[in-house]
Amino acid sequence: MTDFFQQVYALTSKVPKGKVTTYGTIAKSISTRNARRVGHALHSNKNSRVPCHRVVFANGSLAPGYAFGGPTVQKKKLLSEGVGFTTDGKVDLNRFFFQLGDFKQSENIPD
DNA sequence: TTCCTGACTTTAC
DNA sequence: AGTAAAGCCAGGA
Repeated sequence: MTDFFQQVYALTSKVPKGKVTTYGTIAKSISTRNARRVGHALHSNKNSRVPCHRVVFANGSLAPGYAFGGPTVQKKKLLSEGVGFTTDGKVDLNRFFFQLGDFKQSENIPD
């Protein structure tokens, strides 16, 4: 397991309830530009600990190959956490996008 | 070790 | 605005 993976898991785990982040954002916060690696990391981790359902595409849509039952389940989980969706079936990043700079205050879990 | 595919993003038409 | 193609880098076979 690479340190890169650990970082991805760490950041993903720090996303507060009711918020989501994107692959690209996580990728950029680490020493890489490749968002795909982030996706691979989460996919490899799917059977374990990280709330991967809080990680979405840059356009707000959900992962096409979500391992816990598909995007539908992922969406349901997000809705349960208070994350709103648009009529397009995408996450409303305007209100629920969790920025990297917010990770430092994630311990307070806003809202 | 090499080749192929992929939970992505961005630019171009 | 919507669709298509290219680029990146690693993991799995």
